[in-house]
This record gives sequence, C-alpha cells and structure tokens, in this order.
Amino acid sequence: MINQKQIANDLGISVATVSNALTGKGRVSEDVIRLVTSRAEELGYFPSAAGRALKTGRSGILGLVMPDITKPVFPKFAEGVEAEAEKCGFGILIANSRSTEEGQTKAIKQLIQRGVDGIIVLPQRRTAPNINRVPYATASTASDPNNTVAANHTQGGQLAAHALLDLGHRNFLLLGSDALSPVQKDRIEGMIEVLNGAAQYEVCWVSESFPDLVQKNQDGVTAILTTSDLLALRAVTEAERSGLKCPEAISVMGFDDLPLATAVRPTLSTIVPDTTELARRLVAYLDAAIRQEPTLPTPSIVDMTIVLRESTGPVATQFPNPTRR
Amino acid sequence: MINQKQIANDLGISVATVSNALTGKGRVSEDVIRLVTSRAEELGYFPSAAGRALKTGRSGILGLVMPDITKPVFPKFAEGVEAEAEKCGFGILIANSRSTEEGQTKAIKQLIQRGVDGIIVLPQRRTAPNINRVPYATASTASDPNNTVAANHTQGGQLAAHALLDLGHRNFLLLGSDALSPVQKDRIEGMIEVLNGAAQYEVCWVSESFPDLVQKNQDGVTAILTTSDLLALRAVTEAERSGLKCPEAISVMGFDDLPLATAVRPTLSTIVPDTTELARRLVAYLDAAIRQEPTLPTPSIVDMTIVLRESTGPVATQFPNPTRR
DNA sequence: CTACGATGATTAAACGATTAACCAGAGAAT
DNA sequence: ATTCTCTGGTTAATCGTTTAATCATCGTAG
Repeated sequence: MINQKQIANDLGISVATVSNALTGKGRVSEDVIRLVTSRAEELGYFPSAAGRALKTGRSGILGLVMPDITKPVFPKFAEGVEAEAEKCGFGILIANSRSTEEGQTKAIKQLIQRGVDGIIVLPQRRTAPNINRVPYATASTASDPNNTVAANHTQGGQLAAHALLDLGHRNFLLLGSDALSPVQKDRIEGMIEVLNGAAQYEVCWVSESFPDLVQKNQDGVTAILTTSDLLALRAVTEAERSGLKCPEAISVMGFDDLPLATAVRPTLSTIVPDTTELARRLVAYLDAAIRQEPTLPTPSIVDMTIVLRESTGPVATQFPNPTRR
Repeated sequence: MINQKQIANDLGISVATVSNALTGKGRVSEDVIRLVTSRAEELGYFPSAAGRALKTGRSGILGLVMPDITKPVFPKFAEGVEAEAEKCGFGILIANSRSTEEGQTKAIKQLIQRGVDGIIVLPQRRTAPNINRVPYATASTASDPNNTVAANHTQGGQLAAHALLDLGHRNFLLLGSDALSPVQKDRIEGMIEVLNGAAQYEVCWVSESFPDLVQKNQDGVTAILTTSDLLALRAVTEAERSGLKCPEAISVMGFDDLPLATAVRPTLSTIVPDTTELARRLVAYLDAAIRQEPTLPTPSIVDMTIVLRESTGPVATQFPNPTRR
C-alpha cells in the first residue's frame, strides 16, 4: 500500500512535509508541493481513510436512515441525498429502520458505531430519534415539532384541491391509505382546508376494500384526490375498468410523482415534493453542524409543486355522470 | 469519548488486556473478561471504527454501485444487499454510476478511497469494472462472461412464454423498451426460444410511440409479454382505454414484480427475480474473498419464479377479438 | 531443589495521517 | 556584529486498536 512515508522516502523529505504539501496546510515551498503532488500522482497515492479518520475524528461519511427503501417514495430521496452529500465530500451509509421505532434506534446505533459524522433520519410516525454522539437532521412533516426541514405536505394538499376546484369540480373523494401516517394526514388536511365551504367532499381511508367508484360517481363525485400515486393508479384503473373514463368522467390526482406516473395511461397528474431541495438543506445543515459552525440553518419548509398531466381535466359540462345505466 | 484506555485505567489493568478481553483473543482470565465487559457496558463503550480499521486494514464496509436507484428495479436489490451485508457485519456505502461507464469508474474510485473492503457492482451495458485494490462482485446477466452471480433472465422469459402458452395463447406481442440492454435482450430471447414453432409472435421495441393494441388484437394477438412491469402497466392501461378488457380480451405479463404490480387493476402477473438470493450470494462471495478464503464460490445463476395474478387468463374461447367494430 | 510448562497479564510497536512545537538558515534591521 | 523576523522544513506526539513479544507467577514433574 502506498502511503505518505513512501513518498517522503522517495523524495528524501519528511512525512510531515508530504502531508502539508498535499493538504495545503503548514509552510511548504511551491517547488516541494509540485514535487510531492507529482510523485503522489505517479504512485497512485490517495490518503488512507482510516488513518485520516483516526487523527481528525472525521470519517467523511453520513448515515441515512430510511423506513423502507423498497417503498417507491424513498429512492428519489436517497438519490438526492447521495448527490448532495457527494458535493460536500461525504459518502452515504444506508440503514434500514424497517418502519419500526426499535429498528430505527438500532439502525442509528449501528451507524454511530461505524463512525459516521452525522445522521439523516426520515422518521415515521413522528418518532423523535435519540442521538447524542453525532449531529443529526430529520426530514419530517411541517407539523412535526422536531424537524430540520419538512416538505410542505399541507400546502401540497392545498395545491391539489385548488387545481381541481379551478377545473370546475365541486364534489370530491379524498383517498388515503394510512390514517396513522402524519404525512398522509397533513396532505388530506390541506385538501380539506381548501375544499371547506367551496365544495362537497368525503374522506375515505382504504385498507383492503376499495370504494365503489361507480356508486360515488352516481352520487356526484367527479374528482378524486389521493395521498399517493399508487392510490391514484389504483383509482384510475378501478374507474376505467368500471367504464368510468378518466379524466372525462372522473379526474384523479396523485402524489409524489413516482416513476409509474408517466408509465400509465392516462398519465397521472400529481403533486411533486422537491426532494433535491430537501436533500440539499439536510446535508447543508449537517455539514454546518459537523464543522461546528456557530450559527446553524434554522428549520425550514419546502413547498411542493404541481404537474398536470392527463388524469385530470375539466368537469364534464353537460351530464355529470355519462355512465349511468 | 470512551476508549479502551479509559476502561483500563478504571480497572487498573493494561489496554492490551482490555482489547483481548473484548475480542476474545489472547489469554485473559474469565474473571477479568467479566470485569471488562461489564465496565464497558456501563460506560457505553464501543470500539472506534477508525482505530480498528487503521490497525486491521478492514473497515467493515462494502460499496454498492448501482446505475440509478430511482429506477424501480434497484431498490429491492439494495434492500437485499443491505440486509445480507448486515448479517455478515458489513455496512453498505452507496454510489451512483449514473448509468454511464465514466460514472461507474468514478464511483468505484470514490468507494475505494473511502476505504471499503469490497465492492458490489451492478454493471449496465456489459461494462467490466476495473478494480484492483479490493475484491468485487458483479451481478450481471447470465450471458455476461465476467459475473459473480446472475439472475436467469432467459429462463424468466421462458417462464413467461410457457405460462401463456399453457393458457392457450398462440399469438404474442413481445414488448421491450431498450434494445441495447443485455437484460432485456436475454428476457426476450428466452420468450422467443419457447415460442418458436409453438406460436406466432412479433417483437416490438417501444420508445416514444406505443403500438396500436386494438390493431394488434384484430390481427389476432391475445397475449403481450413485456420486459418490465412498467411496460406491462402501460400495455394494460392502453388496452383498457381502447376497450380491450384485460385479461378477457388480452393477457399481459410483466417483469420484476414492482410495487405497482399489486396497486393496479387488474393486478399484474409477473416474473420475479430472487433478489434476496442474488444479494446473499454476492455478499457471501465478497465475504469469502475479503477473508482471503482459499476457495471462493464459483459464478452461479439464480432462477426466477412466476406469480400469476389478474392480468393473465385463458385465451378467449369463442370469438378471439370481441371488440371488433 | 531446580527447571519447566502453563497461565495471565504487561510492554511496546505498529497502522497512516495530522499538527503543535521546534529548529536551521537567510536576509533585514538596529 | 548582534538580534529579529520570516521562510521552509523537521521532530515527535497523537488518534484508538490490535498483536507479537516479553515477563512474572505458580504448580508440578523430574
């Protein structure tokens, strides 16, 4: 293995000078710097992560704790965090909390033992991670008191509701899949805030059985707002199977802009969280905390945007439910 | 920070004894072992990753290079690798090759600089990673000469074709999205092997424009085999939109068993790669290589399984295409 | 009674990089 | 000529753990 000692011996100088030359600290002449860097290049030298970590107390690695990377919301997030971390010179060690609190604490402990400099946690169910040895940042919902950044799920819900109100819809079905999820609750709440007084609506938490969309449509429902693209997909396909054209008979709005949103016909209108920006702020916060900067970024909220595709359209002008038998 | 020196001082013994007591090496009396472990427990001690790594030359971390974690095939894989690695005491450092060869070599270099003990690469486009400092394992297609394990994509394709032949279908449309992908080529090839002589088929690589399914159906096609659940989803929804019921008028088979497969109606029949087993073998190989075991596992191939859901059914008995206008 | 093997613990040297403290030499100022 | 400062470099200690080599003690066998 090639180390600084090797380079030092080759050039007849001391390791300290080699280190100084390579890191730019201390006092070294331009000539020696050139000599050292070129020899280092020749030998294919790069500093030992372990040696540096031991001395400096920094590993250059951040831990990322996610509930379940197979759930399609998280990969985009992971990607964003990885990209941002790389820009700041950090690597990303992943850990799986398996959507449980015990799993979460276990994952955090493991990461600390592996020597990470900081931890990013996506807590589920509003659990507050208990970390004392290293700085950490959480991305939770805006309503969560202890978060570093939050996606504005409520505002996302508002966006969805506004868009369909603008298209003339006045009778909504709001679909969620998990009434205990703070994220979903916030999204639904945002929708309700906008719809209250302006339209009729019904909230439905689907677990096993899916609501009878034909029935709902006959009752006047022309728009479905969901808390996830997966639910939207289910709604669209259930609707079309029963002869309800989307968006002609019924509009459907998704959430999260998953890869499937553009793979399905009609393509899904959806609400997009800015995962890149969330990742950017999380990493920036941790970076500052790790470098012990005097002032740290304060908790902030990132708004969502809307992308209108084929699954939403204006409310039918003539007869509201053309499929009535 | 709590270290072995602390424990040693507390108990009036030497650090070497502490180390020996904790690792079970050397010669230490049972009494001292008990003393040391209990004191370590009290203080909440755990070994410094950096210190240990520096001395032993092992970081206990594996690198995972994937083309693009936002593509829905990869998260399941990452999950499997993480779980298996954890069982062997390894952590997983992720790196993004951005689906390019330069990105791949850059990612590998970064991982090595961070001191990983081994690297798992999911190479795309049959690129052979050039790694010399640490052992590595690749998961490629069976037709790729330099792989550690491979999912049997060809056999997966055969499975798909067989299943629909058994259901009575005799006229197939094979859909792929990327004719350059070795994985997709292998899958299609497997299908063709089985269909040759037994049925009529047409291969179609879709990029922007999707084939006219009504037209195809009128031409006699009753089954669509795809190389991905995303394509299958597209096919199902395109079909149902044009009035072709799935599976009554046309059967659709997916690939990979993505989360969306059960979120759509009809639920997608699909071919499932055993990512857990793939991950297990990759990690096992690396573990053996890192421990310098004399004999390493030889390259092997993991078969796929089929799961039949709602999107496939028996070929229509009476009139093959009931939607003819 | 002495030598020896076994046992249990200690000493000290790594591993590779960083960094505070120190030192030699040259030029400038007094 | 002497001191002072600045420059460019070296020495040595340090981070925390592991491990080979060494040492002391004690029971036992020759």
